[in-house]
Amino acid sequence: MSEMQLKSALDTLKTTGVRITPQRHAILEYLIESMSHPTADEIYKALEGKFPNMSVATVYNNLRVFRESELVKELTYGDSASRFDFVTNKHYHIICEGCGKIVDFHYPGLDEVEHFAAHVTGFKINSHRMEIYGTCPTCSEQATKS
Amino acid sequence: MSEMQLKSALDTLKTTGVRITPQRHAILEYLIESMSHPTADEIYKALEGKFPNMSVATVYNNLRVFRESELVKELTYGDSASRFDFVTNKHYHIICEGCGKIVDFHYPGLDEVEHFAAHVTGFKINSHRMEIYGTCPTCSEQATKS
DNA sequence: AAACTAATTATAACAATTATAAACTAATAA
DNA sequence: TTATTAGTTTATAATTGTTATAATTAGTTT
Repeated sequence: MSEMQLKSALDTLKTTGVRITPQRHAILEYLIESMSHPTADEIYKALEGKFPNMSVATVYNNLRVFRESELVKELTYGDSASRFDFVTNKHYHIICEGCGKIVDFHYPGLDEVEHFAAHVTGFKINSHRMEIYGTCPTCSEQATKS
Repeated sequence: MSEMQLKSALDTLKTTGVRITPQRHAILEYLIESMSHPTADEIYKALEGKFPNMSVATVYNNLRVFRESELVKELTYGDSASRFDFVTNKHYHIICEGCGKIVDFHYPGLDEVEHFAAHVTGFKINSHRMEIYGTCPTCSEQATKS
């Protein structure tokens, strides 16, 4: 099924006239198959076996391309590096403050909050962002041990 | 009333054994009275009249101190600089993608989302963050004109 | 193949933030 | 009072994530 996701992502690129290079293919593949929310640097390191002289700029460039094609979302998490999330279906993130792990969870969109905000502020709404912070089971356990 | 906020903030610092320096006083005062969500640099520039040789590091240091005392919240907004929000009562932010303006709006806390997330992920919840992105009335107007 | 466009690379630049070390301040103790 | 100590500020250097630039390479179109 992840192959389907990759295929459909490549289709999206093709139809919008974006050239599919080996690097782009590999970055997309990694984003989908790793099932994680890697930073640009993690992607770079993960692929340096396959592409020994790929530049970091290539990773950043292509993540921007993917973001503009709405294939990935950029998550700015605190003061550290951005993380990139392959867009599948709508979901939110819960982030462990102990180890930084990000876990997806599904929840019906917060449309009523958007409407409320539009009403009281007069803004035209584009999107929203919501994240929950806490401690994952593993880190909770370690805390009780010590 | 903003004086009360300042007084209570200074009390919080005093009771936790944090020394109240003129710089800290001024930064807090600015955060409260400006009613905005300034970046570290904006604070720095706003106070360079009063403290001609204050260092940027001082601003950052003290914002960290305040954050650790839970007097301010750090808002990481996209790829640009962090903004700092004096914590009063619970509110959310709506951010204009045109001009970067941040407007507060009040909405009952999203407790049910937190509970749901805790249930499906097994995390212990600490907090959440929610922001809405859109276009403010001023920027909307300009867009229709052009 | 020639010409053109897009992508990659290597590297430099940049901006936000943090770390370091020296100088200074303020509170407390002798 | 002076000495001591810990905390703070300053100035500056270093770091980190990211973007810009220019040259090279690859791919596409005619």
